[in-house]
Amino acid sequence: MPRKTVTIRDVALRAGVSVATASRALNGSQVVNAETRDRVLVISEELDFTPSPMARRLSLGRTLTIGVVVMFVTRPQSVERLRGVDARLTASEFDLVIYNVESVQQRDRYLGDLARSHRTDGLLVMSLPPPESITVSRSSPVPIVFIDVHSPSISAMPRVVGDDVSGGALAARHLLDLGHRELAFIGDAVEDPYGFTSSRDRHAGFVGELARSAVVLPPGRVGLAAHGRYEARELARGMLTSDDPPTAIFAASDTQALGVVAAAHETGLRVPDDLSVIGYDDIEAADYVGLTTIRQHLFESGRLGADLLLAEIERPSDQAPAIQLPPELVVRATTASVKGGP
Amino acid sequence: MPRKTVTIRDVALRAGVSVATASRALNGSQVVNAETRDRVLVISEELDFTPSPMARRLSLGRTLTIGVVVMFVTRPQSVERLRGVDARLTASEFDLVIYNVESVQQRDRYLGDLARSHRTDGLLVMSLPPPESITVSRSSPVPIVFIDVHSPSISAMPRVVGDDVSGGALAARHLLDLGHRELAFIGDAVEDPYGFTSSRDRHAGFVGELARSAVVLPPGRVGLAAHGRYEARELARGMLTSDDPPTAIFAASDTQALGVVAAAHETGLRVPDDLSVIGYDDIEAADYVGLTTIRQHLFESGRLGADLLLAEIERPSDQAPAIQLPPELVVRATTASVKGGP
DNA sequence: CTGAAAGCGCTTACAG
DNA sequence: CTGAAAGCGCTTACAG
Repeated sequence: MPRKTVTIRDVALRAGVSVATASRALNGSQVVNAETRDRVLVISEELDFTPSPMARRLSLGRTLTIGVVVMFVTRPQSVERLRGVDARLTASEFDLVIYNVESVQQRDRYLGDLARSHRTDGLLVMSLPPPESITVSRSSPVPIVFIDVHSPSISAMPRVVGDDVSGGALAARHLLDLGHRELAFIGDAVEDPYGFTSSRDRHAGFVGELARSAVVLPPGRVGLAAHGRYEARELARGMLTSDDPPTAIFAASDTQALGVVAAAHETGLRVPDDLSVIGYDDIEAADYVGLTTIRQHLFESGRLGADLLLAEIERPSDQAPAIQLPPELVVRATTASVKGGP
Repeated sequence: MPRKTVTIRDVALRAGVSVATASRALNGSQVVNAETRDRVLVISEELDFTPSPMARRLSLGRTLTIGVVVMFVTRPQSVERLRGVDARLTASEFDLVIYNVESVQQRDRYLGDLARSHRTDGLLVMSLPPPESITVSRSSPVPIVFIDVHSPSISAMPRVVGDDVSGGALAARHLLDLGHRELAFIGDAVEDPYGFTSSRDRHAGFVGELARSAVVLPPGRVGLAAHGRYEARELARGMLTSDDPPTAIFAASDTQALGVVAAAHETGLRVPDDLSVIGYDDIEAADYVGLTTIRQHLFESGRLGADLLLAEIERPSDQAPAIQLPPELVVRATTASVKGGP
């Protein structure tokens, strides 16, 4: 039977002090007499007192809660980012509440409502660019920090982002260094409901770096489709069975790269002997499969995002800080020197 | 500039009613006059009023919060379970707060503290058996529902579990049907810090079903090590290069099965032609790689767990409900008939 | 160093 | 159907 829950009143009564003093003792206020403090602490322990968070929060005028708007399903890396957020929050007095987005409508509702309902002291938005219909600004009642969002509409907001353009360039550099000249890119269809930009930027960085070596990507070597392994496989199959197949393919994500590898196997090509494949993200499966890829600092991005948000809650900064995390080449077993070279 | 936040008082004032009436109107109380209600609602809209959750919660004596104690990292399926929980909660008025466990100490602390601090109205514990030092009971101040926990210490608690024994039997049946008689099992070392039971139970189901067909698993065909792909790979390599290699291997998890597949490749064996491999869990990578496996109903387990918990919060049941979700064989590309058979 | 009191923003018996 | 009042369990200026 749940005994009547014990409140600070009970502690105060038993310790023979006022509720005010009990509160001070419990919160480690400097001003309270050491003996009284100890007495209160002992009693509190004895009664197994746990302060009501809701009362405390109402009184303090703070929710002591951070909300994370995130999409578990489409982007598996979110979990690693979440772990980073959690790592930072676990030492703080903030709770982490999840707003999982499973549709565009839900994203819009969360982004719109949460920013003004005082349900949280701050919001972390992961990989979800706000729609045009919603204006986010620093004067929103609750601070917002974006992680992995590149939309220009948030250029005035605090954020931590990767650098997809540089990452694309890294992939190009790697393949060029291996002697490849017949290259291809497989990425997301330009129009997606959420407005993700990563594929586009990775592509831009890729062709940019190629251009520096006077290598061009003909239209037939750029395949775009809805994000997914099967779609990527279809695209790759088309390229690999054409008259003029590439010797290396850069996929905008590991998921897509795995589709490319599957297509190679189907077509009877060996990876990396006949075809080099490089992905992006470094998801767990990449390690399983030995996929060469571009790694993002996922955990770190979460930790830093939480850091930023806590700082903003404490004291809003004049200038929105923007942290950029450099991508990193991870060479595994799906890329090799082009046949006959270099 | 964050304008002074608008409270129910402001709404009441402007609508020319008492705070009590405003509250009733806002909460859809039947008792309030339709006209007054509409007036209040309009004003509320005009003022962009959002009620303070903390005040509401304190007043109601409910936190309107569900806590999920979960380990993101070691068991990737947790995310799918979480999605199920979220799906159920999203329609409710409960927030979902995450208590991510990254160490045994943290698990113990969470399990011990959360059950008596009134930080949540209920707790969902995922895949984490409570340590002996902590007694969980139905009389704990906040209801607890376990998902995927099989420890006898919680046999009196509401829970939703898979059936690892049946799953193991399913795997055996499948391999036997394909004509395999030279079998092996690779699973977790008996002692792990968290006390997981899945590997042990899957093993038990496996050998049980084999026994029905008078097939035995000699000691050399049971490999146990710390849970991981690399460890499993080592174990499999040992078996495959022995004098008497198996024709099929059942791994206690997909992660381990992927290690087995890697070992086969290293050893020059083709899968499934020379070696059949079956895993357990059906994680995302299983689909990528075409791994035959035993699927658990992860999403469903989360949804049902949340369901149970909400019901317990509403009205504790006399008898702790226990829901069992049957595992399911998913045949993909890593299992085939034994050479020359059946 | 300590206490009485007001206040945080809601909800809901209790009267009317 | 509506309002005045008490209460949820804390914190913290304000006096002393």
